Amino acid sequence: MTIKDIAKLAGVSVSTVSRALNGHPDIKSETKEKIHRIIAENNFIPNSNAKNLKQTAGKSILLLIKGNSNMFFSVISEQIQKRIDKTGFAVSVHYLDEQADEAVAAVRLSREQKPVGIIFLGGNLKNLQNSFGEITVPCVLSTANAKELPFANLSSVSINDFEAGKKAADFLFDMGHEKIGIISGDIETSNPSQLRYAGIKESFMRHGKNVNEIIHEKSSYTLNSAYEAATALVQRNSDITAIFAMSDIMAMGTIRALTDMGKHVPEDVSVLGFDGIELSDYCCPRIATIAQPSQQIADLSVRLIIDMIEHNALASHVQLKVSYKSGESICHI
Amino acid sequence: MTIKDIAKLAGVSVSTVSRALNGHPDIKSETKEKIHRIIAENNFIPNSNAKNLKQTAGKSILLLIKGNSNMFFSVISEQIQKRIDKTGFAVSVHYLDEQADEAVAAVRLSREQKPVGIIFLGGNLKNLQNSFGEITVPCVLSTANAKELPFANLSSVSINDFEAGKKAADFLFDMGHEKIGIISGDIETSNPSQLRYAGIKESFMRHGKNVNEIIHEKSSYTLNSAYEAATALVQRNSDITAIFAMSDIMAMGTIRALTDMGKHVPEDVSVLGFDGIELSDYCCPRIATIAQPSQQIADLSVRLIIDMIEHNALASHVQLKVSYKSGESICHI
DNA sequence: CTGAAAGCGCTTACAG
DNA sequence: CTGAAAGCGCTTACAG
Repeated sequence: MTIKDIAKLAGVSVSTVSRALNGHPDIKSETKEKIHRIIAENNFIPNSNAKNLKQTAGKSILLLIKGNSNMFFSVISEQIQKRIDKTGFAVSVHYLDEQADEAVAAVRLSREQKPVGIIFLGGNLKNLQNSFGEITVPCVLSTANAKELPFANLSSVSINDFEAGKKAADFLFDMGHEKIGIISGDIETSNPSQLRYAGIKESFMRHGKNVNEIIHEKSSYTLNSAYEAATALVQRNSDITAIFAMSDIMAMGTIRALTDMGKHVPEDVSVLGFDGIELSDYCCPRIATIAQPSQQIADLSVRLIIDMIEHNALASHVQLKVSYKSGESICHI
Repeated sequence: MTIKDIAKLAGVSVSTVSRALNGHPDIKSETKEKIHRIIAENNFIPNSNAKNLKQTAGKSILLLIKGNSNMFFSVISEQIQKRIDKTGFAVSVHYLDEQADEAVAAVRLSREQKPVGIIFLGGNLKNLQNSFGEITVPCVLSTANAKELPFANLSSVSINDFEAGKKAADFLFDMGHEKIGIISGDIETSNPSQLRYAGIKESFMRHGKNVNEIIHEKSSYTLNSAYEAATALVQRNSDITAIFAMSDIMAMGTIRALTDMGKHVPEDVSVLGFDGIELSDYCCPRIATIAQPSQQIADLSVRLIIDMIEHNALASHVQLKVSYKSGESICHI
């Protein structure tokens, strides 16, 4: 069943069916209703390949999400979709692998779907650097800062990862901890991890510590990787009294590792997480964490892209503040 | 940049470029290499709208995943993709909302992408009942039993939810518990929840209990809904000694609720989960659970669909057994 | 092994 | 307000 069949059934031309389908203004409401009735009766769904192939400009905003099991992204993505819905634009959501090149994917989808804008939820600055150039529609990078990238159509919304890392370490020092361990992401490849680590260093320096002696273990952003990293870290440094993990998931793995080593959290070792996902509130103990303002990130991402699409607003780069969210995994020393 | 530009650059016709692109056999390897070189040099990516529109049959298997924050599905989906990769077919993954109609989505995608087969990860029998008829390629429903559905091209792989529910309750009775509470999914709308609950009833009957008095609270498959359900359940039945939650996520919410009410798990109340997701192993206490054989589900789903695609195998309906996975959230009374 | 031509199912000026 | 015709970027018989 194609638009042609519908046209025949309705006794009109395909052009008219197309008009009805796309809410074109100049069509008699009578005709329009009849066509819609026939479409409904036949459960007709237009072929989006043909539509996209021909259409010079679509009406939807692309949402590219990197990593489909990232709980922090799920929350933001949901919020972004709700907010876009309210603007009247359609949303087209695509999940990419953690390792995928989001810029290459964006170029392809851009040509195929002709979106009016793209929001990247998560993204690697290097990938964008390499391939973003071909994209001409307004875009927003959520969760990383694109200020240094030379693209006039790319805004960004992110937290200040340097300040956030510094805040985390400062907080643990303020609680009286001196022997602090860090479970970090891969500092070589992950931009936020790198910045947070730099912030941690800054805090250590200001507290009179030797930066080269920071107790630190690298981990991927998963439960079992963090579990192993924490185990190794504590085995080598049994006098540690606090650990900062760069995500709540890592913090959860860390707490389980500590528990398995006979250490009580927080009495023996305090644990501080990062992100502020819902899950951290259901752990035992509840995880104290540096919370990202996910609502604000979603809100601003949508606002920026709409401003660019509708009012030709210039690209801008917003950095948001994190906040400390208390929990049961931390105590004074 | 289109196939036409590539043709011009290579000094051949578009037909020849298309042949190179699709690994067609009758093309001089020299020509083929030249075309591929030019494609690579120009970062050319063919437009899949045009490809899908024209192509009479694609080469990929569609994987439709219902619910994008379902941790149990993530694991299976990953496995399915790996296994399909090995067969040489391509995979096209699509995430659907929990509330979306997967059958309608499948009909649309079927027409647009012309897949050789479809795997449904999660799905509602009613939706399939209503709209699956239009689909003609081999399909597998993973995670629910399609035996009663009248479709010759639809296989299914699922656990025996009735037996699983019975096993869960039996297990708690065997541990000496008499006052057992149930945190269930919505029995009206969720097929597995309904079957598991029927199994629980069977177990209660066999243990001489009055089935109408089963202590039972409905919940959605989320942390906070389970938290509330467990709180209500315990408030009304403070003498309860064990709770069976129909998912590990629900079990986690339940444990947190119990803890907040001053009950120790498992000393005061034992908690049994369901699914066997990785997360349950990182909770404190580790959650004892009825584990679904996710590897087997993935394995069989792919094997069944390949058999149907390549050897015209008839549809079959496999039911797998669950297994008990021990944890720290359960003890004898 | 290669090319010219038709056509997939839509949208979009253009004409009326 | 409506229709006829061109064309989006590919694939696929058909012919050579």
